[in-house]
Amino acid sequence: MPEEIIIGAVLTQNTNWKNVSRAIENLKKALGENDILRKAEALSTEKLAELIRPAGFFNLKAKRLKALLAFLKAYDFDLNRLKSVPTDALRKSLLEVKGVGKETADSILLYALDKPVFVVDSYTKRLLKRLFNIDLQGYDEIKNLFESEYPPDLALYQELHGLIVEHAKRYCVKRPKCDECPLQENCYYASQLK
DNA sequence: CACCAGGCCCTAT
DNA sequence: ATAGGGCATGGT
Repeated sequence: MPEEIIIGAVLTQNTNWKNVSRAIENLKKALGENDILRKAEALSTEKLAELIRPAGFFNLKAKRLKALLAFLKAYDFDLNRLKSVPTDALRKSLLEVKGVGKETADSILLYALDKPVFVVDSYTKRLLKRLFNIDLQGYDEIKNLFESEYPPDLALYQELHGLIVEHAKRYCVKRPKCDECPLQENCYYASQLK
C-alpha cells in the first residue's frame, strides 16, 4: 500500500520495522484503511504522536509526518499527480520538507511512487565497506555509483535494495557471520578475518 | 544490564 | 565542512 509506505518511510528512521508496523496498525485502527493520508493530516500533532508511539521518537516523528502530509496535501493527496512530476524535481521538493532526508525521500520515490532511484541506507554502506572495502561517505556518491552501473529499471532497483538489506542484515552484523555468508569467498572483510 | 534498529536536524568547533 | 548530541520504543 503506497500510502503506508510513505508513512512508514518517516517512521522507520533509525527504528526497526516491527515497531513501525505497530504504529501503522494503530493508525489504521484509528483512521480506517482508505484516505489514510488525508485523515492523518487532519489529526493534531499530539494525537498523531500518541498513535505512532511504538515507532519511537514519536514527538519528533509526529512533526515530521505532519510536515510531509502538508506537502502531500498540496497535491490533494493524489499520488498519481505526484508521479507525474519529473523525478529530479520531485526529489528536490521532498528534500525541502523538514524531516525528510535523502534516504526517506528516495524510499518514497522507489517504493511508493515507482521511480527507479537507488536507495542508500546504512546496510548499503556497511555492505560496500565489508564486501569491497569501499568507504564512501557521501550519500549521492553511492547513489550515483549504482545508478551508473544499472539501467533505470523499477523492479530491478526494488529487488536490488531488498537483497542488499537482506544480506547485510543476515551476515554483515556487528559480530559478522562470515562463516555462513555465501559471498565470503569474494568478501574483503571475510578475507581479513583470518 | 547494554546495545541495537532501513535518519535527520541542529549546534558547536 | 563535519563531528556530536538528541530524539524513544521494543527486541535480544
